[in-house]
Amino acid sequence: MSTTSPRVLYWSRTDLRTHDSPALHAALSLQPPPARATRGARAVLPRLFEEWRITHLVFEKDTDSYAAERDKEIVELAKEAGVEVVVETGRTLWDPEEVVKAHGGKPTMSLSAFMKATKTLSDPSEPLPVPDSLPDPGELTLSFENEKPSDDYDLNEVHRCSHPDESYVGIRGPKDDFSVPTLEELGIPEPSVTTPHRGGESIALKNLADLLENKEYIATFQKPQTPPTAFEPASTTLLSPHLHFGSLSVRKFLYDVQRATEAYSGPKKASQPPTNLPGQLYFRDMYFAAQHAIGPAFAGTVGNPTTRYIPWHLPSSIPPSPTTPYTIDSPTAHAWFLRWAWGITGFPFVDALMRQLRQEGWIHHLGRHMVACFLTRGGAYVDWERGAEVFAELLLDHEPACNAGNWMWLSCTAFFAQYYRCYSPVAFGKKWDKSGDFVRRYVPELAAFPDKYIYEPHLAPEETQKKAGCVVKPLEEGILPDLGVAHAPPPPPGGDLLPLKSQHLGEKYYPSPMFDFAERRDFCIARMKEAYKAGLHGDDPRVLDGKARDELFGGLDDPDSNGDETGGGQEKDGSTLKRKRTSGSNAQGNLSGWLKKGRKD
DNA sequence: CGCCAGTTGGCCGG
DNA sequence: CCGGCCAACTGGCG
Ligand SMILES: Cc1cc2nc3c(=O)[nH]c(=O)nc-3n(C[C@H](O)[C@H](O)[C@H](O)COP(=O)(O)OP(=O)(O)OC[C@H]3O[C@@H](n4cnc5c(N)ncnc54)[C@H](O)[C@@H]3O)c2cc1C
Repeated sequence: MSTTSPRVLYWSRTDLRTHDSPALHAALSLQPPPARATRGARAVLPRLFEEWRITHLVFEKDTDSYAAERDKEIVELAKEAGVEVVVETGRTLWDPEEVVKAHGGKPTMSLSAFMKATKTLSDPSEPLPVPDSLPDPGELTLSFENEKPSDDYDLNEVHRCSHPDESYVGIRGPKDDFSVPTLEELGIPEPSVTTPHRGGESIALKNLADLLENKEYIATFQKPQTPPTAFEPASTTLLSPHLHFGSLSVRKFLYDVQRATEAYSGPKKASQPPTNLPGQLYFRDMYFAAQHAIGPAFAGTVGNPTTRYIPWHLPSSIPPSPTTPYTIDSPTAHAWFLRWAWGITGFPFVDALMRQLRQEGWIHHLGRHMVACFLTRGGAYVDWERGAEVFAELLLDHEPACNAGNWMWLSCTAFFAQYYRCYSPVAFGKKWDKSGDFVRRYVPELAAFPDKYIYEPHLAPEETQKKAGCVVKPLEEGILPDLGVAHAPPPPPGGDLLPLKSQHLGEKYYPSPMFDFAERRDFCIARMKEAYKAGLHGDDPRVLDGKARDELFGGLDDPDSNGDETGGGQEKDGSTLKRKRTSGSNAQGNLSGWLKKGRKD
């Protein structure tokens, strides 16, 4: 091999994007990684540069904060090794950096502003053709090995049947040919895979091609009119996981859709942004650009100038703390949060959506609206960051910018402000699915209930409940502590939570509603109004030092002071929202435990 | 400052 | 199935 011909290392990455969590960064500041990395990209790449006499390193630009920080280090290491670095943008239609520049350095907070900014930029480039062949890399000797992972940081522990140490496959992979290991080779047995959705480029391209066959569907797509209750098939493209993992190019998606739309000659009018399919891709880009303008603070409230401060229940600790990620100001609200996360709220539509999310890793956009509104401004009044953490763990398409951005939208803390428009778990479900097929599919214990009661089974007469084979009664004590953390990966550790079974007689039951929805909605809207009046944002000094809550919002109603049914431990907490130094989820195993297990590169 | 548009609410009356 | 009301928010722009 000649020393003058280039030796190019293409670094293909799939990051664990949960690493953008502020709590993780707090954890790392307490326990910094060793100055000289012993494993991961920081350790392996410099050695490969040397051993393979690399002249160029090529990778795709990533603007998420975890990746951006790491990539900065890698670029430094490459420079030291005399390796030239080539970085290309490919994850989004436009480079977030350029969009922000075109928008005067400000975050893009509305789609119209985003579209105006991108008008001044050149169109996204056409997707590139698939290469006919790849150069032969020659013999790839390897005189070193990645240090084996310790089990301190194993996100997948609950899924594994062997110690990560045993299943670790090394840099060359299990077949010694640098190929990607299978799940089995990683020590994860197939039955733990509960989702019907499958990854990979072949599947992504086939799914896109199938959708493009129906030109009318593509050309007239109107997002707000697509039912969130459709399943097999879903009413939207379900291509989001492929965009996330890179198994589908967002530029190919855009240009193929545009071509199919031009080719459509039917009677209907083509839809326009923001509701058409390109509009959906613009929203995605808009969140990436907004995130880029704000930086790591985009993942939460503290330090985020564009997001409103609201004195939610279960607020993130200030400063971020790995051992106490959030404060349990109200045990009742904590019980609501756990019940939401595991799909046992007693509101069938919410529960069906949360169970679909946990089992399959994807729910429709309007389903996400329903459950996000319900957890935050339209029901439980819980911090949107708690919801975002659960989504981050359960979504196949988890994308930090889109997740945080949409949670801010739904909680009316940024992007959207009409907090008096509130989703009802009964009315919104009925609007799309009168007979409740979606609920019957994902909450099968209710399958035999008559249509009339499918969204409110607790209103069914006892006789009807018995006939349907499932009684409705308050959630029994003692279930919540067994659930683990709310964002634990599926399936529940210890097996079958659902359907709930009465501890006494072992009979199947469905829980009655965890609160009076109308009462909670009115409560939330009133509180949102107050918080809007106070007008604090995430960068306010009173938010940064953690005093805003007590100083401005003390002496407010607390769910623990009335007799709401929770199914969790009821604990009188006084009438003020005092910050209690209870650990975020100590009783259930906590975020720090999860983080300790989650670190890998 | 005032105006207007903003993907996707619920409810009641016709 | 549609339209108006509810009570009223923001960002972006002139
Ligand atoms: C609380 C909440 C959290 C969310 N978290 C994520 C997330 O982590 N990752 C994610 O990709 N989307 C997220 N979304 C946005 C949206 O729900 C999903 O992108 C969409 O449901 C994916 O399904 P689809 O591919 O069938 O979408 P389609 O309707 O077919 O749209 C095509 C593509 O456009 C993009 N897109 C569509 N809507 C949005 C949107 N509102 N924001 C950003 N991109 C969008 C997606 O990449 C999607 O694949 C979230 C929405 C909410 C309300």
